[in-house]
Amino acid sequence: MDKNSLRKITVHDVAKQAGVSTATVSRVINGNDTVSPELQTHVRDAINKLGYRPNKAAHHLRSGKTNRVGVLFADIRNPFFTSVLAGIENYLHEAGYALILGNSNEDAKIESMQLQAFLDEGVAGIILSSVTNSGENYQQILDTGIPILAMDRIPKNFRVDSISIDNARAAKQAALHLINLGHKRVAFIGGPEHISTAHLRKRGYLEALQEHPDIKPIIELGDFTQLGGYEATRNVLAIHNDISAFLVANNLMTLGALQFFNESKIRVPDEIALVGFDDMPWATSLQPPLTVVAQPTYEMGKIAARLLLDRINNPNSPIQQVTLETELIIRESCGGLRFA
Amino acid sequence: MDKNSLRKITVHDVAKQAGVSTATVSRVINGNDTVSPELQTHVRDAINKLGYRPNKAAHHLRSGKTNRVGVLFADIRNPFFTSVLAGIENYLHEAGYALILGNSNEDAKIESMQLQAFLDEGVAGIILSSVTNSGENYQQILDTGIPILAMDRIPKNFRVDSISIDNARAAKQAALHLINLGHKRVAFIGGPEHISTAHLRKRGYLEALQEHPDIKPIIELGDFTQLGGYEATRNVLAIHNDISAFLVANNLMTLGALQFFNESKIRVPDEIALVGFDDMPWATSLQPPLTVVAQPTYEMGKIAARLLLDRINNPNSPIQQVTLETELIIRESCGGLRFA
DNA sequence: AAAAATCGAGTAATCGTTTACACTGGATTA
DNA sequence: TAATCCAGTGTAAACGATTACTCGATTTTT
Repeated sequence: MDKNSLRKITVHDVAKQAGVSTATVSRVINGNDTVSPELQTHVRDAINKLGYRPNKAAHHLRSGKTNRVGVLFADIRNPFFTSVLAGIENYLHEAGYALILGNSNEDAKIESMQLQAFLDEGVAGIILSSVTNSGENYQQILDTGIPILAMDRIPKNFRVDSISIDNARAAKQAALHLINLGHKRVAFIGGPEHISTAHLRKRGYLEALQEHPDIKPIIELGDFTQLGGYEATRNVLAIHNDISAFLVANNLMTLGALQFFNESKIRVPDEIALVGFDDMPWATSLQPPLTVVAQPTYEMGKIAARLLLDRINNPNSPIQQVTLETELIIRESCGGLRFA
Repeated sequence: MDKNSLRKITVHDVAKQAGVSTATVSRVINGNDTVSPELQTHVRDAINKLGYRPNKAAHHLRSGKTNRVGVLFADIRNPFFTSVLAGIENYLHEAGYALILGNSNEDAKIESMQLQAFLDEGVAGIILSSVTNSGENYQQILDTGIPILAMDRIPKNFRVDSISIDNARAAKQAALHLINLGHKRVAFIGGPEHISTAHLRKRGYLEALQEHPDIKPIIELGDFTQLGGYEATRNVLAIHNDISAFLVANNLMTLGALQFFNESKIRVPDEIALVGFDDMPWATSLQPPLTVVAQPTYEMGKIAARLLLDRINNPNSPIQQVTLETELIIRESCGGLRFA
């Protein structure tokens, strides 16, 4: 627009244009100091006229503050995380924050490298779906003063803000649903014990069985992947050929179980009833439509971002641990009442 | 480790420790100048001993360079993009780059705000799955000297590096598959015309029909969402009750079509044959397993990142437009040969 | 053997902000 | 009324790196 629009416009150009000092310009931009209303207008006019955009690197260097948040997932390919990520992205973007994404790929070593990279980038906070189950592993980060929000998977001894679902209750509810339909042989396909969600879902399953002492637990642990679910299902059925219902503790393993049923010509729900975790897009497209424990994934992402930003803006407020309720969506993969 | 590990360690501390000037330290770190081998060792020892980590903000401010890449998708919730994203993340992380993620949500206004935000963050390059179909919209960014890589969706008149699949050929191949099985009434569920992939897939469908003049095109356009696929399928069948095969141009719409078939008790493949796009995790878990046009999504992400980094490191090399082949994976959703 | 080029390293300016400190003049207080 | 305070603004010193420039010591060229 101007003749010298080639050179980057700086705070000095704005100051000259508005007839004030750079200090005043800075104060107007950051809005934290007292500048007379008329000068404010002058400065803002100058900013608009010149199309000035503050240099973030300089701002960061001098003030030590950024509008960047690091988000580290254990497996970004899992559609569950994707939906959460969308919620996070939406909230952060609207709040004017940039999202730096990392994927630890279920690997503790990569996780710690990624966290270090976040520090190098100068993030103002971190949203973490952690690989390990011990809060001690993250103490070093917290000591730098950068807040962490634990999401979905909550390590032990980790005194930070967190957002998760009530995993034990969700699994218990699903197991009871199967039991109440008359199933006596209900198998549970779980996940790795070091993942808190997997651990709690197994506990929920066991709690349900405690209320029904005639039903014995049958547990097989997979690795939360589709193939893992396939193999775990196969293993269970190889040993126990009288199973009539499966509760599968995550979305991809549920797909694996279904794949095994299809390949083995086992009909759902006639021969086997099935409850999965997560209400994914494909749940209603399956035949039969899948009964699932639905997690509010998008909401979870939004709340995660909100909690972290609250913490950033208010470092000394009390810690918040938010637990969201799940919903058991009953479709057709469990069929109707069974009679022994 | 040291007693004064409280204060941030800077290049000055390293210089003092190694008995050299800050200039020398900088040269060693950036490896672009000649420093004698012995001094290099001294400096590196000092860096390790002090646990020095360069301040990226200062580096950025002074040198104007960063190791950040912006990735802007039109819909991060689509599992297709998720898989691509995983490939990008993997490559970037290994190359020492940070990934800034944005989601334009199919909205041109948000897209341009996100691009501006990327510029503010000082990204070294941008990977873009664009919302609009005109390269002119992005000229302003290119003029700043920051390279863009066009991914999946390639706008017209956009002379930049790009990575995509051969959409027309893929759709043609899928349509011919159905025709060769004996189908005479093959409907196409397409996507919004302004999206290049949607446009090209429709073209491929039409090309296939040109080779078979007895088969008339039946086209309905959805919006690339699950609901859109559901409605488009319903609309087609409401008008043409003699359709025997569907080719659906993206993954979520395929789920929508399946949902409609299930609800309407239309059996696949007995009554309707179906080919979808993208080999998603659920494809093998459906009953029947889905015949699909498989795109190498993860690879696509890796190549996207590689091309962009190549461009960043070599701004004047010739433009590369990479096209990947797809694979038609034949499962059971098309059944066998039909007889008229 | 003198002049020129090269090499390795240091000094200090610089990137574009924020902010500690200083200053001015009017309002408040004693 | 003199002393004090305060609101509003400016001056200039940071923040922590990179790099243009400089300079002596070698090496190469003529």
